[in-house]
Amino acid sequence: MAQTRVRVRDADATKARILEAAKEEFARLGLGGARVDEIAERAKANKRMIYHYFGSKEELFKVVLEEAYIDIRTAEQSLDLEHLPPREALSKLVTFTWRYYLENPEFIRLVNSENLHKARHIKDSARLQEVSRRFTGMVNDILKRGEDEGVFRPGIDPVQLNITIAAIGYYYLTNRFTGSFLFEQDFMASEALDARLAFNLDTVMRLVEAR
Amino acid sequence: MAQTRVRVRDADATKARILEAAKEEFARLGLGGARVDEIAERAKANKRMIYHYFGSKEELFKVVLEEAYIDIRTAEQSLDLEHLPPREALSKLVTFTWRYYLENPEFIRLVNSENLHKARHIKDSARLQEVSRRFTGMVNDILKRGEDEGVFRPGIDPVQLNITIAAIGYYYLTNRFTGSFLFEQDFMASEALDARLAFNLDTVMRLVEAR
DNA sequence: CAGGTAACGCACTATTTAGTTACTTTCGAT
DNA sequence: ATCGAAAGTAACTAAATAGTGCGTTACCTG
Repeated sequence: MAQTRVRVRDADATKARILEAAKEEFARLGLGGARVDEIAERAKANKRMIYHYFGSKEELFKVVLEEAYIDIRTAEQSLDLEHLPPREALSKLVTFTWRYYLENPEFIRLVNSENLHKARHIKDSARLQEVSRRFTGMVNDILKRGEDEGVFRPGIDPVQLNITIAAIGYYYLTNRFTGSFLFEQDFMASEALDARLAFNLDTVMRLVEAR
Repeated sequence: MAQTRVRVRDADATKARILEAAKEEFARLGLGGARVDEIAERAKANKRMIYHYFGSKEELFKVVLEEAYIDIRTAEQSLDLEHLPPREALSKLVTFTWRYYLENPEFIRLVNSENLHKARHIKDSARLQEVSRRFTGMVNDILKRGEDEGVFRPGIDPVQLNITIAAIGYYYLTNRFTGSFLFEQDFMASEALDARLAFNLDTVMRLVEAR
């Protein structure tokens, strides 16, 4: 029976449960709407532990946000786009971005919440700035290769392109509730999702391709 | 002196002040973060009046939101796009949308807040559905005219196009705080704003034009 | 000009919420 | 085995906060 014994006290596990619960709660209700008591309950941890490990609600939010950004940028890096032909690399990036937003809906909501608060929680994270720089560099690389091969037109700003790739997926998903109602169609129906991805791929390709 | 007399009691004026203050407060902090006491104070009205005229915080939010949607759709209608050549009509719409978001930042924030709450406050507004339908029809009309004239390619979905036009402006502005920090440039600098509009016009035109 | 009604204000309540105080229990290094 | 530090708990506080009960005041109508 000794081997089935479960660790009763485990700081790392508790921290991880708190972070996971906090991510859900912050994503669901925003920083202002989230309740610390609720996070503690969902994490099956005592509220005191949240203050013990993270100091305050805002500090907890900071850690959740930073983790969320690191996660997406890490996933992007592992796409290995440098080793694909430019057109394929770009369409893979568009598809990845769309799928990531779709499969990790809390990411979008956390970013929205952070922007409602004017980005004050990430303002001192050099780490996030660093991973963003790498990301822009990657897109710039794809563009340059495409230009050299004559498949992309020259002079495309990688930051503008990044923003657009994110925008056309992000906006559709974050505003799907008002969108579904106002445009009288289910934005989350699987055909609708497929159609949106196809439209977005088309948009980006037409934007970059040399005529 | 009789003519300088100011109305001390004026239901309409008080209602209007409450709505204006509520719009600001809801936009600034979201539905959850907004404080009824603060709205009352900014409106120079007694909190009791908010409950007298609007019933509850959520009902007040509903009215604010509906007004905001009506405002943008009304402004769009007055662009008179039906009487412009297709290409001009479309680029005027892209430019208008961008400028409207820029000049009425509360609109974006209200829509974000409503989507955080899964659009439950507009769910029964047939009026909003009606104005949205008219809007889609207008875009569809432009596309059809362009197709007939041979300047636009056929088969473009007007709803997808609408979403994209909104997305590429909306995302840039709503996420300008995290964006400015992560990409290390001031998203609100006037050259940056001009560059974004130019990029967006380019994106939309390449998307619709026949080759 | 009387008096009813709508506009307005004050002060209160019941509840919720972030954060804390003071304690007990577990665990691993010696 | 034991003991000190880290992990964990329960019950509290002080401040906010949405919403109200009830009384007062201005304005319009007849």
